Amino acid sequence: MAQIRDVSKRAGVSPATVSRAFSDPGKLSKDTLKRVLKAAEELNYKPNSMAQLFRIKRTNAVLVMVPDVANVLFARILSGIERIATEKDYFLLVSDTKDDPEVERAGLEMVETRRADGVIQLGERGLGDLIADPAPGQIPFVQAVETRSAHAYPIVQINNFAAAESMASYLLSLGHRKIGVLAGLQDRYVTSERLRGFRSALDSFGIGFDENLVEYGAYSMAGGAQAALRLLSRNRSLTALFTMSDEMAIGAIRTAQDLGMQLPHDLSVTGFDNIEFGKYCTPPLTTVMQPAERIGEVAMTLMGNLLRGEITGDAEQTLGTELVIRASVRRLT
Amino acid sequence: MAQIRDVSKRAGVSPATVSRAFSDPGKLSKDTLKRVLKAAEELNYKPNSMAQLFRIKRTNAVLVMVPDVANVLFARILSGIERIATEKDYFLLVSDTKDDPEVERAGLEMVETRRADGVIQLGERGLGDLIADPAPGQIPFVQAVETRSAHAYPIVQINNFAAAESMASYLLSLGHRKIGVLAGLQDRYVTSERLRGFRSALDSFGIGFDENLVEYGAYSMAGGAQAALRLLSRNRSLTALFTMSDEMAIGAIRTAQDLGMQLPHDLSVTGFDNIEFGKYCTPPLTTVMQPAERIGEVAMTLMGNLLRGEITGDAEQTLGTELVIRASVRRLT
DNA sequence: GCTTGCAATGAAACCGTTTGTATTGAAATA
DNA sequence: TATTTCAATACAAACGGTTTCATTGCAAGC
Repeated sequence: MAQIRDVSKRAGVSPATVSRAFSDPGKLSKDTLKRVLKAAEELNYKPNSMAQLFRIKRTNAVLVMVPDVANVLFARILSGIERIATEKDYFLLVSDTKDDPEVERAGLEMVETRRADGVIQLGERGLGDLIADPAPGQIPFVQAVETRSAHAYPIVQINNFAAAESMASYLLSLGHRKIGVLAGLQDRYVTSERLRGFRSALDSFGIGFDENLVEYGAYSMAGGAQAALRLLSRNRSLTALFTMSDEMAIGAIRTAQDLGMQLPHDLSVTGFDNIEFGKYCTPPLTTVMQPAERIGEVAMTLMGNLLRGEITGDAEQTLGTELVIRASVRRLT
Repeated sequence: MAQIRDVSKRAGVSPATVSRAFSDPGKLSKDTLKRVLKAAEELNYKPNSMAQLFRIKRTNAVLVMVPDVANVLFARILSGIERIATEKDYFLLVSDTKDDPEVERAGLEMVETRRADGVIQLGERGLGDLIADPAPGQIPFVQAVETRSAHAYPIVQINNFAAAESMASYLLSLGHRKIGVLAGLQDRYVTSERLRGFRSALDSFGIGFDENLVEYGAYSMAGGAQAALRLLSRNRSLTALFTMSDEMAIGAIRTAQDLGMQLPHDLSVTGFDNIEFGKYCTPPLTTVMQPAERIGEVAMTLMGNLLRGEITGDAEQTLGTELVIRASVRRLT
C-alpha cells in the first residue's frame, strides 16, 4: 500500500506538502497541488487513518450503546443517529449491551482508551450509575431516554408522564372505567413515569386507582402476552388495557383473541411507541407516537456539539409525542 | 491522561516492560509484574488504542453494511454478528447504506484506509459489483445473503429456491390452486430465486404459472399492502397469497381485511423470514423460518477466520430453513 | 572457577501521519 | 540596489505505544 512518502517522492515534494494537499489545498501553489494529486491518484494513495487518528488524537467515531439492537424502537433511534452521524462524518460503533452494566462500563472504557470520542447511551443507566465520580466532560456522553438519575450531560427524552396521562384520559373520555395496565419492567423509570401519568388521569376523572389491575412484564410481545394472560384470567370485566409499549400491546391482543375475545368490542387496547406494525396489526393499534428517528437525530446532533465543545453540561431536549388514534379502542356506550 | 512512560517511571521499569505486562505477562518476573500493575492501577493507566492499533496495523473493527438498520430482519442478523464479534473481541462499525452503491463503496474504502479490518455486507451487491478488479484478499469481505454475482469470498446464505418451493408445495398440497404471488423488488436475486422455487412447485403439481397473478413491491409492510391491493382488485378469486416476506404478508393481511375478507377463510397468506410479529399478528402467520441470528453469527465467524488467515476464497455456507405452520393458511376442502 | 545458557529487562527503532518552525526565492518596498 | 515581506515548501519533531535486539545477572554444567 502506497504511503505518503511514496507520493511525495513521485511528486518531488516533501511529505508535509502531500499532507497539506489534502488537509489544506489552498496553501499550495496551483502547480504543486496538481502534481501531488496526480501522484496520489496514480499510486492509489489512501492515507492510513490509524496513523492520522493517532496523530490528531481524535477517532471521529461515536459509540452507541443499545440495550437490544433487534428491538424495533431502538433500531429506529439508531437509524436516526446514523443519519446525522453520516452527515457530520462520524463513524458509528455499535454495542448491544443487553442492558448489562458491565458491558456498558466496557463501552465507557472505549472513550478512555480513545477508541471512540463519545458515547450515546440508549439504555436507562446514566453516567453516574456506571462509574463512581464522572469527571465532568471527561467522557462525552449523551443519553437518549428519560432517566431518573441526576445528569451533568445532555439528554433527549419525551415526556412519558404527559404522554401516558393523555392516553389514559382518552380512554376515560370514551367511557372506560375498568382499565387494566400492562406495565413494563417495574424497575424502569419510564415505567414508573407512565404509570404516574396513568394515575394522574384517573385522578382527574375522580376515579380510584386499583393496584390489582396492574401487571408488570418485559417490554416485548412475549412479555405483553404473558402479562395480559395473568391480568385477564384474574379479571374478565376489564373494558380496556393500557399498555406501555406497542410490542406489549400486540402480545396482549394475541392473548385476548386467543381467549376468544372480540377486539375492540370486548376489550380496547392501547399501545405506546407507534412502531410500524401497530398500523398493520388487527385491530390497528391506537398508540402514542414517539419520534424515534428524531430522538436519534437530536442525540447525535447533541453529541456533535458536545465534541466540538459548543455545549457543555446538562442540555435537556424534550421531544413531543402525539396520540395516534386507530381502531383498537372503542367508545363505551 | 497517564501514559506508558508515567507508569514505567512509577514502577521503576522501562516502557517495554509495562507493555509486556499487559501483552505477555508470563515474560515478567512475578515481582516486576506486580509492581507494574500496581503502578498502572494507581495512575489509572489506559493504553491509547489509537497508538496501539497504529503500531500493530490492525483495528480489530469490522464494518457491517446494512441496507436498512430499522428492518427487523437485518437487525436480527446484526444482533447475531454482534454476539460473535463481542466474543472474539472485535468492534463493530455499522453503516446504514440505504442500499446505495456509493455508500457501500465508501464502506469498502474504510478498509483501504485501515479504519476497519474487513466488511460484512448484508446487502445484495457483491465485491465485484462495487469495485472493478477486486484483488483477492485485499479487502476481507463476507456477504450474508444469497447473491447472483460470482464471488471469491465467503458467503452465508439460505436456499431461497428450495424454501420457496417447499412453501408453495405446502399451499398446493392443501388444495390451493389459484395462488397469487406478492413478490419483492423485481431486480433482487432473492426475489427471482423465490419465484423460481414457486414455479418449480407449480410444475411438480402440473399446474401452469400465470404471470398475471404476480405483483411486485417493496419488501415492507407498505409495499405488501399496496401490491396486495393491486393484485386483489384485479383478481378476487384467489384462495391464497404467496408472499416473499413477513412484512409484505402483514401488509397484505391488512389490505385483505380492509377489503372485508375473512382470513384465513377467504384467503390464505404465507410469509417468509419468520419475524417475531408473525407469531402475534392476526391470524398468526405461516411462514418460512430464516435463521437470521445464525446467519449473522456465521458471517462474523467467517470474517474472523478470514482475518486470521484461516480460510481464503469462496467458502459458502448454506443454512437450513423451516416451514413454520400457523393459522394464516387453511386447507381447501 | 570458568564458561554457557537462559530468563528478565532495557534501549532504541519504528509505525505513517501532522504540524511548528526554518528556509528559500521572488516580489514589493525604500 | 539593499532590504523587507511573504508565499511556498522542506525539515524534523512529535504522537504513544510495540517489538527487535542487546545486555545483564544468575544458575547450571564442566
